Amino acid sequence: MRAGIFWGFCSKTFNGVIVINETYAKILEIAYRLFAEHGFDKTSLSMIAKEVGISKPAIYYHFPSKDVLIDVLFDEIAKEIDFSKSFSIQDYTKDNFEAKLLADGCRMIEDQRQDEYFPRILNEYMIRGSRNEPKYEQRFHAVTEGFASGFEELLTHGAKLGAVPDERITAKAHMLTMVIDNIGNFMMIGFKFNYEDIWQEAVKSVLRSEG
Amino acid sequence: MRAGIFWGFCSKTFNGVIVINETYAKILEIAYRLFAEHGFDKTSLSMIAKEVGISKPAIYYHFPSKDVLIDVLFDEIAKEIDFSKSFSIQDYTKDNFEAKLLADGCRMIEDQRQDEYFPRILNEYMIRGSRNEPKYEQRFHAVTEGFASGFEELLTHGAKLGAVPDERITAKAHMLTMVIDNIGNFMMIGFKFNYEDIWQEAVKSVLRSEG
DNA sequence: GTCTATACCTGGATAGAC
DNA sequence: GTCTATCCAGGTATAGAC
Repeated sequence: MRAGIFWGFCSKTFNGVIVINETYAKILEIAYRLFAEHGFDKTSLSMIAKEVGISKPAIYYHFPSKDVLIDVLFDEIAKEIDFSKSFSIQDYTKDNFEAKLLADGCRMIEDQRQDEYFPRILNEYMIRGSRNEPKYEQRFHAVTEGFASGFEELLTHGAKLGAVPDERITAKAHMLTMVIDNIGNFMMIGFKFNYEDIWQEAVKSVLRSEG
Repeated sequence: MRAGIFWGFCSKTFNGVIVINETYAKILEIAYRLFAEHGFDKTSLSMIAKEVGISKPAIYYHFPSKDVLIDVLFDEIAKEIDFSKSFSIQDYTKDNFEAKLLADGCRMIEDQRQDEYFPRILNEYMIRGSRNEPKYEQRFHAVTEGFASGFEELLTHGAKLGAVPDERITAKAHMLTMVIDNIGNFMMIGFKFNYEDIWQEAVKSVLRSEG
């Protein structure tokens, strides 16, 4: 569960005492869920205020505008997505490579199953980014690029170990990126595919040598 | 270009003469572009009316509501997406299997490159479908399911021909579906990947046998 | 920090003339 | 078939009291 991811951000230290701004965090928390459920446009500040248990104008004390709220939320979310959190390259050896790549992917799939809001809100930001809002486009690029280059690094590492055939590493890395990324989307729209099987297929395919 | 895809729908025959309802078609045409560019919510009927060159209430003569307009548009678009239009199974032989699968996918990628609006608006409908609007969810499922089962049929056919190893056909078909589907998304957000290479990698991987 | 009240705008949709 | 005029709901955001 990602239920408490916003608490860290809003804590500050006064005279050595950690003070947590509860309302600020709660707004982000509720907004996260409502934005994911209904989208940015169809989620009004009234809805957020209502669920937080405050009045609409009270939100404006914490955030100067709805756009800024959306913006701050993205910064928090983007921190959560990191290739190295799911795949730690240094733990991969020649012997465990296939099994570990499979297991790490499956764990990521399971994480996505646990939090249905995550791919939804990510998609909202993706759309925003793609509609000439360079601010989000850039950051979104960075996130996905992190996975693409992460897989490339991992496969290069695997090639050095002799666990991965040293051919077309970039294309293979990008294929893995597209598969793991789309699993979230397909879950979102409710497809009951066997995602672990699909991931296994993808993993095997990059480890098989040209035939 | 898909510039004329709405003309067929709105033509009717009177006394043997084909009459085309120009405004009706023009509204769909403009709406298609604006919805893709700005999303359903941020595209108002005023914007559409302005670009069509009529007043806002005039739209209501042709469509009872904005929702119905969105609805009708989907019916038109859904007709365009069909696995068999991109991959015609009967033309696949043992000898041409790999080359043809590669070529058909590349043609589809090229089509997507030509019409940037298509993946955008498709994404809009996907979101709609995933937000408890069972109407769209069902139809969207049908579209994607068509590709999944299409690839499965194609690979089964390939296995009979001896061009594809007869293992894990379903997982392989689903992997191809997810790769080809996500290429549109990645193009949408502006990634300059070498999609033909990625597709080639996916194709090769399903044709390689275990080991 | 949070409230009530309110300003201001823009959305979808309708009435009725032409 | 298309218009002008209008309605009303709901949005973001602000003023000012507490």
